[in-house]
Amino acid sequence: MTCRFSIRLWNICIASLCKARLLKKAEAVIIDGIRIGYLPDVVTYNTLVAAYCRFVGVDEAYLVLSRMREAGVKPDVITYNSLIAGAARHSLPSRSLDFFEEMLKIGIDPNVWSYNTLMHCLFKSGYPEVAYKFFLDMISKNVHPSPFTYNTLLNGLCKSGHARNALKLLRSLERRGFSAEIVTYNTIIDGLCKAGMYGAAKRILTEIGESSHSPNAITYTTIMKCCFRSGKFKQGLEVFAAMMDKGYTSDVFGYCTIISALIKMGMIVEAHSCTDEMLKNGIGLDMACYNTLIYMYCKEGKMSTAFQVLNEVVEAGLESDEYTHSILVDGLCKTGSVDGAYKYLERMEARGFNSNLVAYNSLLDGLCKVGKLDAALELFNKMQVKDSFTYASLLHGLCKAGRFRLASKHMRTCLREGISVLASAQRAVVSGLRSSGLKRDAVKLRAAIRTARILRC
DNA sequence: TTAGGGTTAG
Repeated sequence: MTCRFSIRLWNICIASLCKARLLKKAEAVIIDGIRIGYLPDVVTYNTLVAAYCRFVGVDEAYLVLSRMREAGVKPDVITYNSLIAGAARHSLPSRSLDFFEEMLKIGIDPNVWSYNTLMHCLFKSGYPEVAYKFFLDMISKNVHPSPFTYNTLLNGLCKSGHARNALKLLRSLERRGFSAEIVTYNTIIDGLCKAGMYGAAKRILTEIGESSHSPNAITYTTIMKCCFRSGKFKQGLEVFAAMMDKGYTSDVFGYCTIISALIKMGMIVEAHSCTDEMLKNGIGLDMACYNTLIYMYCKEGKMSTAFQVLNEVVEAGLESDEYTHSILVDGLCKTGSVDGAYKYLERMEARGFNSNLVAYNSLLDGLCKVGKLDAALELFNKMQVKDSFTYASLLHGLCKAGRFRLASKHMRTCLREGISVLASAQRAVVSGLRSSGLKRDAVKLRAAIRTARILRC
């Protein structure tokens, strides 16, 4: 009895070390324990598997599973749930599925937690149909969905562009006795806002007021962001003030949202005050927040300070991401250093970073604006993915250089592929064709634009 | 294991 109690304490000690990310220390405690006769059990190994998944990687966690087997300890559903969650955290849907299948193969029955995690991973990775298939699978196997399952399903539907269906599903679930939680409400509000269904989002907010739940900081941040996204800056600021008045403490998400909006409104002084307040409140900065600060300095034209913040990112042990690079490339272009932006992107690519669409769009726009059209066209041809931003910059650049025939050709590509083009760019191409004597081309293009508009309706 | 934040065209 005493011995079992000691092993329990030993496992608690290992779990504490793992929680503090002290994995080597945890391993050393295990070795010391074995020396004095303690044998790691399934709890010990599961703790290690979860910690390796969280702080190291899925492959390393799987090696722990091999060690577990070698030691004659059988993995259980918790072991596999940790592995599935680890794969989900690293956005590895195929690994998640592999673990799920392996679990079935060795005779471990997945539980509701296994399904929830797998579904979340699949939704997050852009496989909503496969995720939904597993929802049906769990029902067919009599694994009862939990509120967590429904929240995951609703969130997955919203994130994959099916907010309307998510709302319908919520209503149907409510009719069958499901009681929405604050997570459910926040999920649906965010989905509806992102789909532009503001009226429906507002009705859900009213429902929260009528329910036994209270809005939390996430509700406020979601509403605030919704206001900013729809151009209602004043209302967004009011939501932030209301949140603070009600005694909620804003976290890094809230501050990030508000600072970014202030920068966009040109309220740099206020953005700085808000940043100071955030730092004074001891809010830990994450990469998204550092990106907002870098964005602030770029907008002020203080590129050297922006790069200083980038150094702080490295010192903080964080890794810059695609947002960082896009913001800096755009900042360099807008402060007149298009060459610097080009070189920066080249350096990033040499370091193995895959350039993203936004960074390329910013550079393309920068090149067009300084009249380096050939370089812009070279970049345009190199780009694998293009969107309405790409074409807007290119069309304006081509029109500015009087190359209306080429602009017209690209305009037609947009119409054919359903890429929306700014009305100003459309006008520039049509009037450019007309003024340069290509009247028939102008008429034809205008007709094509009208047809495309009708077909879209 | 579920909810919110950060970048580009005019």
